[in-house]
Amino acid sequence: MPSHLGLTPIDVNRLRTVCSKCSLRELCLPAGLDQRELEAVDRLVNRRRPVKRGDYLYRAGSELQSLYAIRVGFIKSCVLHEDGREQVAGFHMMGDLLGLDAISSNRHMCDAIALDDTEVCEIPFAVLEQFSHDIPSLQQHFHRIMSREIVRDHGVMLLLGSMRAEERLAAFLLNLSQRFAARGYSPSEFNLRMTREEIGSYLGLKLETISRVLSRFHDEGVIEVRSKLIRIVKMDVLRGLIGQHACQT
Amino acid sequence: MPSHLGLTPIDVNRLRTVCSKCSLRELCLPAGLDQRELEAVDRLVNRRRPVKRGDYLYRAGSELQSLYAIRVGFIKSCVLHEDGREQVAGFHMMGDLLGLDAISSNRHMCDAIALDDTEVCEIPFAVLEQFSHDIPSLQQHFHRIMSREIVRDHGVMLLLGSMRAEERLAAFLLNLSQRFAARGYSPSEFNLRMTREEIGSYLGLKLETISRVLSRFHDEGVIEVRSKLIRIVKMDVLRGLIGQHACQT
DNA sequence: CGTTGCGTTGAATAAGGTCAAATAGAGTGG
DNA sequence: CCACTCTATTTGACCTTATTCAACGCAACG
Repeated sequence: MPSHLGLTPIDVNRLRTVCSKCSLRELCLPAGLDQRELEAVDRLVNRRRPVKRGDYLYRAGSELQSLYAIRVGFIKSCVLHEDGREQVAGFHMMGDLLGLDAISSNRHMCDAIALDDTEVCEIPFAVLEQFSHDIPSLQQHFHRIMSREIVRDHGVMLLLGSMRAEERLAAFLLNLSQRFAARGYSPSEFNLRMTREEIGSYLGLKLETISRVLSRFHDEGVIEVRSKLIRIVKMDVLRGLIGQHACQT
Repeated sequence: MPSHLGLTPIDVNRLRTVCSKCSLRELCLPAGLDQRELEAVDRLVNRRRPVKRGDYLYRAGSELQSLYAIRVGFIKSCVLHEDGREQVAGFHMMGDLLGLDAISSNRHMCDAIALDDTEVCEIPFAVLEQFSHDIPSLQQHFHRIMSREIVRDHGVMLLLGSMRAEERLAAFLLNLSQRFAARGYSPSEFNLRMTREEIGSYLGLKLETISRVLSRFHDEGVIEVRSKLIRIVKMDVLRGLIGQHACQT
């Protein structure tokens, strides 16, 4: 535990940075909470929990205790099939809320693994249900977040079900770009935290295909790739790629 | 408001069959509601609404007014892409709750189209949020239902992302079988309400592929197909088909 | 009794997958 | 700091699978 470094009771305050002061507030919380409600939320969110790169935040099958909001870092969630097959169901970054799939059965239905050193805020689910009862706007917000997850999943289904490899990758890069932009980072230059294999798993393609398509984009001058570093050179071309080869159903 | 009955108190009762007496109750509602709560739920669910085969229950872009529970019939939901591409995101039958994807933005994000003459119960969403505030077990139930939808979508993503055609269709048939069984129908013999093209759209395959694979299953004696009527002859073989060709990732 | 929509089947084709080999990087221990 | 290892990535050649295109059958319906 690197946080307990000796005598000085110093940075407890910094460690226990509260939601009401968090820069990600507008990603996590509804707008228009009053002082009392903000304080309630501060009490709700238990503690920060660091997750080292490669470590599990939770495993499929484990009991639902808390939902997790990502503060910094990057997490993949993987759904599992009995036969050992596994697929990346999503890549999550700061401000994203994880664990929603566990509510139905009280057990996590997928693995959540840090792709990077990560810090999450732990939100005890029972307490969240309690609080969202007392704070209507929190309840609404929570419903919206769950619904947004459903919409997101539908988007992935559309991608997996009806796009060709090139389109999938273009959509993937544009999605990352947007999400980085929404968080104040460059929309055109970012580091992939995941391997080609993980991208492939997410997009329903093999890692070789990912590599090939990235190379092709590179050759066409649409993006620059240096291993994990991606720079989108022609955003509009990338956008144009989606829907190009639409099946004329 | 059909509940405020005028002169003839005739079949209002039949029309306005209440949740508390509905045979699908355990699919829609949490267990253990007391008398008062059941009455509240009866007030919550507005009215029955018939949707003829081929008609829209709602369209993408329309404002969220209500969620819909299917009483009888069959509905497909289709997600749309700007480029006109469209994909079936799910097939829904009695007891299923529709419209969850609209909560995030207050607008429906997909089309819902009846594949069969259908009757739905309309649940005004604003009232549902109100009631679920007053009835904790209803709130929990609603959360579980949303979460279950997320889990379901993850399952479809796994299917689309990592199964071959044969496996997809086997999984599809088994899923239908299970769901019919859960509703008291035969798990081994049922009518497909959707066309081959719709199945294909849902499974990320072309209609010809669906037809071919069905024929192959038929030739192998695993199922019997007479146009839309399916009889599963060897359930275990069908189960065994899934995971057979799993990629050794 | 033709029309229309749905389903089946075959042959050719293209898109990705598989296998294999070479290379590049990151992390580790001397 | 360098050599060494291990993993990730790239690339090529070949192969499998599903798509595409096209023809035909069948049933419902006016």
